[in-house]
Amino acid sequence: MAEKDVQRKEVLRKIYLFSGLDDGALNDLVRLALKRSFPRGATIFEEGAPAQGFYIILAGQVKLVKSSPDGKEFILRLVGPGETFAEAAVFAEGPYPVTGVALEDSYTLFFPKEPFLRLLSNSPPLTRNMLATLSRLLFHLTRQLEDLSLKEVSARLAQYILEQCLKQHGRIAPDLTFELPTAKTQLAAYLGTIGETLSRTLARLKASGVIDEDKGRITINNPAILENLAGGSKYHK
Amino acid sequence: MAEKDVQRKEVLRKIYLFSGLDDGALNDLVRLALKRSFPRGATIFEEGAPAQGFYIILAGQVKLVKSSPDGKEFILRLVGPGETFAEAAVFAEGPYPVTGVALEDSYTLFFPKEPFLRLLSNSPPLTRNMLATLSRLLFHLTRQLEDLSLKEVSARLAQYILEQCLKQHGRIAPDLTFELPTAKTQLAAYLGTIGETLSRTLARLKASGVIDEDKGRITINNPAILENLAGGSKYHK
DNA sequence: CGGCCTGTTGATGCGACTCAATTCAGGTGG
DNA sequence: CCACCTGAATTGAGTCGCATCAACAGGCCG
Repeated sequence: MAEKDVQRKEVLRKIYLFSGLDDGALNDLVRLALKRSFPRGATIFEEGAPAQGFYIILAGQVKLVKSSPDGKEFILRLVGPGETFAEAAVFAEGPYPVTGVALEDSYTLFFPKEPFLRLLSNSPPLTRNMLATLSRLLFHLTRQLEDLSLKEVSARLAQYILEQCLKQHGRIAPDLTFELPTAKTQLAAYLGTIGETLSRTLARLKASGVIDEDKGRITINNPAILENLAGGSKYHK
Repeated sequence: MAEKDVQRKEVLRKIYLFSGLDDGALNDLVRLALKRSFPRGATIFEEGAPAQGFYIILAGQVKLVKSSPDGKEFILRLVGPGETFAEAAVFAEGPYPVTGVALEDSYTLFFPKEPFLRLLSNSPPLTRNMLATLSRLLFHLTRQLEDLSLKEVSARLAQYILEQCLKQHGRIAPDLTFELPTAKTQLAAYLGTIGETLSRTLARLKASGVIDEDKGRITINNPAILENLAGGSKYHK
């Protein structure tokens, strides 16, 4: 086996979808994977195009978006290194339901649909992982729906800040600081709003002293108030 | 095998999740299933409670809701006879992410988690069906997210009307008529709005002559305009 | 240096929620 | 059989959140 394939196998081993797989299965996966690279701004697949497989991000960042006729867009997921996307497209016949766009120069592995399905039918552990992955996605979308319909922008932003802090530091505490993983306009689309509103909402959080922010670097001053805000409901009483 | 079980097997055979299964697998499923009935208004499971299994509706109607602290609620799915719900709860560890409430007196079959998982690992066809079911759910939630973030209430309502017409008549054409499957307040929560707004929006559709409506019975007069409306985007240019 | 993209800030308008009053249907009890 | 109650649906007036439009500042690159 080529040196490169051995490396690639180690990469796959760390990915949730492939965790706990034996060497044989990983080798099969490595043989299946096609390397695909995309420059910043490139469209990886278009909503409505026939679904041919799914991807793993090795490096870079990808957004999955729905866009409306008048140019507004909503970001369903922001996907980073080690994460998979378009998994569900493998099982539902029909086209991709969203568009995938590289936000940075991105390097991915692509798994074509049919061979992957064959592999899946021979690997119960991989199947279990896939079921768990889809369930997590459902959970995530459920949360987004809840937030979008029941919470206002400030609550969604507060929640996002807490989530990012947790993701990057493993905990939430005063004076922790982190970088926003994406441009503010993209973040706005992810939160279901637009740049101007995000800017204002962020400014209000800063003015109230709950957080500090400078060029995309956030510092949490008062986690308690943030958590209170995040739970807050729309059109409060 | 008891007469009742034979009947129940025939019921299961018609359900998407169990389609294409052989007799043995269906027998196993029948042995697993527990009959559970709920009066109108009863809570079937609560968000946050440990997930113990999933359900099939034999008769009645169930809503899956997220509710906010101040009492507003958002309906993620309205589930009717022959449909399954809480499937994903079987794979993601952790509690139910939503609350299930019977909107009418409802009769269900309940499949407990662990035994079903064992059965699943011995039935590749059932596994494939489950993957497809979860993918469809993902697709559905994706659509809801898109609508909620990019479309206004009138567009969501127009789309819902077209969907219901298609579901009940198999086609969309002028002068087709159908019953709303649920009370208007519930429909409003499903569309991500409230009763008053739904009432007004419906009134405007009636006034413009696109549809007629009387006590929950809808008549479509002009499908073309409805479809145009349904595609329309929020805050139109 | 001049364009371009991203982000910020202000003024304005529209959609949708809130609150409140009214009507109507269905179910209950005297 | 009718008075009563409760919950659902409708309608009006008022407010609020957020999108739109527009102007402008800063950073990056050709």
